[in-house]
Amino acid sequence: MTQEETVFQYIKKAIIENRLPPGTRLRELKLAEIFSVKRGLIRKVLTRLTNEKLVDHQQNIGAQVAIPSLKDGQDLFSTRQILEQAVMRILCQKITDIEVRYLQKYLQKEQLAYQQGNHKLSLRWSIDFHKELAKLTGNSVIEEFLIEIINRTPLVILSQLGEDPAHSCVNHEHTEIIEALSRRDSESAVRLMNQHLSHLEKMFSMKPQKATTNLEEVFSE
Amino acid sequence: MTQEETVFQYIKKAIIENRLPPGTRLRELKLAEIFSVKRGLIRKVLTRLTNEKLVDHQQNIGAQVAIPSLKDGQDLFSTRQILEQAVMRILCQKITDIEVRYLQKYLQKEQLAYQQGNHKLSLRWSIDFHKELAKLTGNSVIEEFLIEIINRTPLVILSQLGEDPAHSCVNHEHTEIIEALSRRDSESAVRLMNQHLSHLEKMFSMKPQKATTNLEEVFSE
DNA sequence: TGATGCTTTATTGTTGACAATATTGTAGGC
DNA sequence: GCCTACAATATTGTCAACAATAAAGCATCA
Repeated sequence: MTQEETVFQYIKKAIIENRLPPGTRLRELKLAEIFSVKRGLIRKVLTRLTNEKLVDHQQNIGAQVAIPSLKDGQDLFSTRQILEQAVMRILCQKITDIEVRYLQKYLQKEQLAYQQGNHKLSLRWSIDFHKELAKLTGNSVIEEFLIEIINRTPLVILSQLGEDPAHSCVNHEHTEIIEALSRRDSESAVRLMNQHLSHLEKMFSMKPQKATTNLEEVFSE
Repeated sequence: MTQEETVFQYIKKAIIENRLPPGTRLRELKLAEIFSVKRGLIRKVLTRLTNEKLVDHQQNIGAQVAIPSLKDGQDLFSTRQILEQAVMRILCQKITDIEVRYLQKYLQKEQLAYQQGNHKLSLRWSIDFHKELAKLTGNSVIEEFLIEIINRTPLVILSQLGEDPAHSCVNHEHTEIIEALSRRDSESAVRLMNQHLSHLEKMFSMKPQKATTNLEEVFSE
């Protein structure tokens, strides 16, 4: 992997896993020192992260971890629902038994981590589960867009709730989804996925508004 | 608009309108001369176009207009269908009469251009029609992704058919779609959009394989 | 002729120095 | 104290020179 790719993945992961909360200033020189790379490389990485809407960049001012608005979050969730529904339908058509077992392995890792109290790790597996579903469709465009959406989800949640709510997919819902997939029961799979995402969305929209308030939103009228 | 944005839009438009056919080499210095800008700016623009998959960039070799494969095209079309179906459902819920009339204006421009024999212009309005539908949903994420998909469509078609087929949406189908929308008839709107996209996809997959053949695809086994 | 290795040219990639801009700090007047 | 203006600092943006790489041209030999 190239140096640029390495740094890119590092920062991206840190944002997705909420170690860099929304609004964090990302200074080029500082990052360059931390990763022992030139500033130019950091610049390229920040541009890429900006394209994926994980970072917000303002001319002559700099970059910070993005703070998606409430509406951004709502739009993201409805689009995610549309695409993950479609994923369910596609998978019920074409998934193989081997792939079902492959998915179950993800589930086990997620469960194990949860039982061991490692919620961060559990969350990571849980996110990967959704990404794997997208990949198994075999449709590169769905994969591309859905993975981007999934990556934005933690930021969207954290920008509304102040603290990290250890947001996590409910594991037994993942289990039920896999069961529906293994029966190739398209209707159930879609229904279960919808329920599942509604739960996630509900957590996100119940807002004990965050401590560091989004000033733009407050004074938007 | 910034210089960078201007150049970006210029090149992007040229690709979408098939004035820069798939495979065209895009040399940094040459582009810099053409637009009277520094090479650095061209570099940034090419990076952005690469992110949108309109340009393909290879390390140390350079950039060329992307040549999407047959599978890329198929994946693009099925994803486009998923999203435009969803757009129809959303619009039937929330579109206003004013917005319906706004859409009709696009249609008229498209028709006028067609009758005047200006097929290029007609195609442009036709593409914009689909983009407007996406925008009217009010969902920024759908808009973002669907516009990107729509922009990739001409390349995908041209990469399969050798020559520019003056591919164009069938105008009366657009008319029917608007009529269904104005009746808020969700089922019809979805059905009509599906038919409409099938026609487009059919044209794309009937391949009198192009003259400059895609070598990778030929020898892919 | 055609294959091989070397040289030259064309093109992309990187970097450090500088310019432009924004932010912070300070002093003076009221 | 607090506002303003100005100076100092920090940060981002740009560029021209150079390095690295790939492509093209050319000569040599079988």
